[in-house]
Amino acid sequence: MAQAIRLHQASPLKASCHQCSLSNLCLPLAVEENDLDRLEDIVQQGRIFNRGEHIFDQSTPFRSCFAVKSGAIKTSIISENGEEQVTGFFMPGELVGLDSMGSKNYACTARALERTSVCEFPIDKLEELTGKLPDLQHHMYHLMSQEIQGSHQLAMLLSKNTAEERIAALLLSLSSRFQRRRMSGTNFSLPMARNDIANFLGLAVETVSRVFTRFQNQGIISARGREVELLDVEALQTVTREFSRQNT
Amino acid sequence: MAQAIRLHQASPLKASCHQCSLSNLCLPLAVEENDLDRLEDIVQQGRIFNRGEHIFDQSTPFRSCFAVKSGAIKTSIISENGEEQVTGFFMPGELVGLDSMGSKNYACTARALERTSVCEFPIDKLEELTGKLPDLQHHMYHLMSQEIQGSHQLAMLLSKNTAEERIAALLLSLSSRFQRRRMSGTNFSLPMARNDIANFLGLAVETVSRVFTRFQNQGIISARGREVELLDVEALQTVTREFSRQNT
DNA sequence: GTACGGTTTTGACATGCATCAATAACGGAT
DNA sequence: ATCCGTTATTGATGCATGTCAAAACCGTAC
Repeated sequence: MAQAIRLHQASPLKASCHQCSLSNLCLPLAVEENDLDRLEDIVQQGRIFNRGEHIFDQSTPFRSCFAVKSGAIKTSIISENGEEQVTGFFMPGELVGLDSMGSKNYACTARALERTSVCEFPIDKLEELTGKLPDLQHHMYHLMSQEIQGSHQLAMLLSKNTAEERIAALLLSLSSRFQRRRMSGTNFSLPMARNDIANFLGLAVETVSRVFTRFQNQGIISARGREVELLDVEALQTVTREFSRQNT
Repeated sequence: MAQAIRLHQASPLKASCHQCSLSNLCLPLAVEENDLDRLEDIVQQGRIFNRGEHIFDQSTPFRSCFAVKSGAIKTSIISENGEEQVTGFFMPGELVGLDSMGSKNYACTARALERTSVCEFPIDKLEELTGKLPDLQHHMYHLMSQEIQGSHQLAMLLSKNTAEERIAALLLSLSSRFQRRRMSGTNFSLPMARNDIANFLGLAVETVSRVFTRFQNQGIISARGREVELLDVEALQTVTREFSRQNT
């Protein structure tokens, strides 16, 4: 009874996972319809962040994970000497903060790349809930392991692939992530600056720029500023595999 | 009563976490003395693997995580084109397989670098147990997030640091991991070949070799084959920070 | 002890990308 | 619309590290 009432009187601060269009990507993905209320109970409808604003900062107390609702986020770590390394880009439906799970402080800094809204999952409540919902726990393990795998793939990209291969791989990754959200996988606008791409891929900005124009001259993509169109997806896929060819 | 009996009648196949010298590094670290039996109940005393033998293979069904008891393990991923990327080295007390948690198949291949013994944690039982022991669940989150962080650090190393800096960082990492086990942090034998180091750090074998001799000529280390002595730890730490200096 | 395959070291050379420098395009504020 | 700071592009040059090649070393098996 009480639950039924709460269901219809959702406070304005409470998110409604039931109605969220991202429920098939985000945490609700792993939660039974019946248990969805329990997830809604702990989630906090987050603030809106403007471009450049910090969602959280490295070395401050770790309190919450955040799901991107709209917009985009970049995470980065700063080494002792002040060097920044972009560690990831997060799009709607993706969970930010997993690299801090089980730690006292945030392991990285998260910044909004554009106007961005998020849902907030307080970590103590989330851990408690995953202890009760085995499927949710399993999903958390899955998400975290995927982040490990992604990071390993990045390491491989950085250590073995050329500038062209790295950029082709990033474009394809973004493409498939747009597609998951039922958006065009060939025509989208990059949420991040060339600088962020360069930093993420371990390249100089100038190199990123040069590769973009080279791809454009080859008719593989068409780009003006952040607007990108993938004209020849197959060619891009070939580029990422190019590396192997030479070694055969 | 039954528990007391079981305690003293440990089957030969069952590991004794109670008596393990690594219990302050491994999973028991996060488990109350009282609950240690429950961990022992699910752990399987693993096989011994000879150098080069596979503990598990990428893309085969994910069944267990493994804790290194003695010896050392390397994990690597193979891309579609057959390129190998070493993703990590695991020493006694460390847990292998976290990057596959929540997945159907192993995300990487694990090989013994030398004669190695392991403890095996079947994943279904481990997940069940972490649902019951919040501290253990928290610790699993912690371990996985640390693996994410480590991987991000590696990415940073690969994209921003010189060959010397990468190798200095690896030597220091190994040093501190030996020290945690109460072994000498300045005098140890590398468990892996130059080739593995090169692959892990995104370098050519020849470069690794050259840096080793350069360090040796500078009196920072002394190395003959896999035997290494760190003669000037401070100098090594300076090398890893060198990068920042120039940029100031 | 010797002989073999694999690993490590050393040298000479080539190259992809960083760096430096300058210009061009963009976007927000007035 | 205009201005100014930021971001992106384009060109010229240098260097760290990869690549190729060969020698030295090592452990292992016979």
